[in-house]
Amino acid sequence: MSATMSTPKSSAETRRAERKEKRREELVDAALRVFSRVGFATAKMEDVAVEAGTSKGTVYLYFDSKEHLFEEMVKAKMLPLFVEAEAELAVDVGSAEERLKAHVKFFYKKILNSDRRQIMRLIMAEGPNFPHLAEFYHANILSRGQAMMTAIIEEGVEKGEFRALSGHGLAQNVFAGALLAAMWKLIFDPYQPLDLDAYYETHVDLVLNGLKAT
Amino acid sequence: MSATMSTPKSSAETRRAERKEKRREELVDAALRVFSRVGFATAKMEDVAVEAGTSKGTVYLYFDSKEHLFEEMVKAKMLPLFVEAEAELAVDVGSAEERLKAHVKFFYKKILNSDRRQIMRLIMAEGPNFPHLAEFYHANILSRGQAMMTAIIEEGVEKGEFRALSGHGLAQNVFAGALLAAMWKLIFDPYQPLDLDAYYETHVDLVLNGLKAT
Amino acid sequence: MSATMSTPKSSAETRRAERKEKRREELVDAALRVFSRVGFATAKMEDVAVEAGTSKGTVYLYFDSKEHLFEEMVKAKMLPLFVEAEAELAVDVGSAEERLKAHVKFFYKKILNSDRRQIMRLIMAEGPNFPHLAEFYHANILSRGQAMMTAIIEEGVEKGEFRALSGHGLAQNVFAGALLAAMWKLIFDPYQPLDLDAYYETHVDLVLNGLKAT
Amino acid sequence: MSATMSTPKSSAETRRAERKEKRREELVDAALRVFSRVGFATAKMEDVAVEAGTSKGTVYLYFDSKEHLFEEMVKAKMLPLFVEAEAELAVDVGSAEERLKAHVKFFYKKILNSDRRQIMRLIMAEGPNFPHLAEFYHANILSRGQAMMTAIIEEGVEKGEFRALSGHGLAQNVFAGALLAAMWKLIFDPYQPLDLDAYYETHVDLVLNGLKAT
DNA sequence: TATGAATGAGAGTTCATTCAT
DNA sequence: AATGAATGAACTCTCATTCAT
Repeated sequence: MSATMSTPKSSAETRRAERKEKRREELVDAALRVFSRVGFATAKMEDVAVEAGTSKGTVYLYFDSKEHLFEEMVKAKMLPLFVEAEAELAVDVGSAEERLKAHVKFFYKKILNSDRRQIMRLIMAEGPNFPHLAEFYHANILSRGQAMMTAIIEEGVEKGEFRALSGHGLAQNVFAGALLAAMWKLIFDPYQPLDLDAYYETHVDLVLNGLKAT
Repeated sequence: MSATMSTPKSSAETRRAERKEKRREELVDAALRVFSRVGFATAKMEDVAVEAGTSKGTVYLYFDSKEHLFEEMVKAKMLPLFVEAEAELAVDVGSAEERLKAHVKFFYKKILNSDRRQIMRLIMAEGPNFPHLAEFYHANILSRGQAMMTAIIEEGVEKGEFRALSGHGLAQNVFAGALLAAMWKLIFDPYQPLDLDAYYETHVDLVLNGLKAT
Repeated sequence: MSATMSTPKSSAETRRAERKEKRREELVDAALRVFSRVGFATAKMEDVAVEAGTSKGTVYLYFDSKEHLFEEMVKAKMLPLFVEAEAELAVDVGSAEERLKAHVKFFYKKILNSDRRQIMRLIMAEGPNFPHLAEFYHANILSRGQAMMTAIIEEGVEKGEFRALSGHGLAQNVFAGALLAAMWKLIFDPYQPLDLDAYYETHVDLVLNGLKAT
Repeated sequence: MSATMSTPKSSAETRRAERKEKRREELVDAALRVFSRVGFATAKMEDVAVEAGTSKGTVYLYFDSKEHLFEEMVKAKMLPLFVEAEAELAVDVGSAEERLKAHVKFFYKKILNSDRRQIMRLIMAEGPNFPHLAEFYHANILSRGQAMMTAIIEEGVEKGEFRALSGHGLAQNVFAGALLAAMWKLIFDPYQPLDLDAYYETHVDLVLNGLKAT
């Protein structure tokens, strides 16, 4: 901030750094599109480059290898979700039922209805070849989502809204319908279209009834 | 070709045909193992050959291409399921609840606890690259399973055991927990093990309670 | 040798094995030519293939990598030399002077006047990048050559033909003129041609005089 | 441009020119180190830049291409040698034997015991790919060294110190031991260390005895 | 029928060189 | 003068597929 010299220099540096960050994002977006289209192994680095409007060599200025690009893309696309989720959902008001609905709806809106459902599929597809990524995904996405859902269910049980079920895999079962919907939309929709809104109603209806104290 | 000659000849022919059928099965088994391990794109035809105890060239005597091998493998592994399923489950006795449980249990036993869960994953992974196969899978596996489950639910509703829920995606939601379990075992088990038996109890408990008339 | 079955089979196998060995030799020869022309780093595997009359992929059926090809080529070209050398030179007759001359002449004839002088240059050029190969070359070529020369000199000293010089590097110094000649022929000959025969005379004259007892 | 202005301006110009010359030297030094380490083809321009403490682009402000950098480096490192050599050795005193010893010793001291032995190796390695450089090296280094040595030998013959040998390649043979030592130190020293001082004694002893009149 | 040597298109990656800042 | 982001030609290595034996 010493007025004379640093401002112009750092403004030029800043511009360059911003441009670089923007490029990285463009590449990540392009990578998601290309990997979604054809899967990891079949995707060509050149396709990613073209999709991002650059050249092959440029991709390697930002990512060491195809593997790295894939992992970084998953991270870049999924991590911001929890900032949003925690902002939108952390409010501790309403019944457990309302909070559970809000969580599931958030999931449908932010993942099932967006590019991100492709990431779920890619994790299913490539997980075994990317143990490192599977571990990351479990640690940063799945267990956090699971923890949020588990907290809501326990709260519901305490408040007397929900029955006390045997716990193993309960949170997963609550979300399971959404995983199926994601896969169905991506793979079988042409043969038997799935109406996400109607499906959502069924999903929530079934699960809430299943949880409720009689 | 005259009648008198046909007996010995056809016995030789039979033996040859049997040998051929056996080879085909060995190749299909090998293909499942190899594709499961590394996915379609990464799998090498030579690996399949070695896994089956033959040589590269031989695989091409039985399957035109890698794509064909993959599709044939999925078909060969999944179709027999419905012969079994229809034999074991078609009996029209017991409550809808009992029949639903039997169906879900069959799914856990025959798919989740076997190599076949890998096929489910492969369909998720490769579906978009194999529309033909996705269509086949939907027509022959998914809609048939769906139909069986839908019939049971409708029966339960008629008998007054189950509530009448909004139908869109109901059968899928009933199975969804099983899809999630399959994927979890294959990908995240090392990081958070899933006990299939306990998970099954949760799954069925949640779903049946969700379905039941209050 | 059980007459009926094995002969035709093993003859087919033999033919195939022979063809394979021949291919390998063709590739080694081609590799020597190509590496000699442009050096290791600049050489293209495809050039080697074309030079050998095959295709790129074939080279990799015989050698794992460019590095392996290079190392195997050096070994294949240099090792047979010592079979020859030991056959031709091991005879324990004549004066030390005669034996020394025979050794040096063998070196000129078999290395300096053949493709093999290129290998010497390649070792100089690539040695630091191929420590494994440098070690091999030292162990199998240099120290064996050195040992033969040292034995002759010691014999000469015992017989009173030669003086007793300080030993460090003596064998190397006796050969050094030949190394220089090899390099010169390969690099500076266009600018100042070197007549190998005349050079040989000077080399031997200087060295023998240097060794002789006064 | 008027006389009055020129002093301050030319001092600024001078400083700039000096700075430029210094940069060039730093780049040449860096180039020698990098090329020595990995050879011409494997060396990266960026490595040279980093080694010199600048950036990739800067190298191109001083040298048109990698080839030019290499050639200029060889010239810059070898040419000054003859200024020194002529200063140190031109003195026409002493016996031919003493002068020959001085020359060989100079070679050991200034080349074998310094970075320059790497240049010798690089010329062996890359000569065929750089005919222009090989020619330069021959014209400016080799023939000048050869001329000096030849003069000494002829002087020794005239004085009756040395025999009259057949001349072809005599000067080269006198130096050859040093070439071998340079290569050995660079390549085989780890496997069989070479003591340069002891080797030098052997070299000179052998050669002088070889030359001496009996 | 079975084999495995041969092919060559194709993909990941590198790096000399350029050029806008 | 100096920088370093961008480019794209070029190269190594892989593997589905073919075919002579």
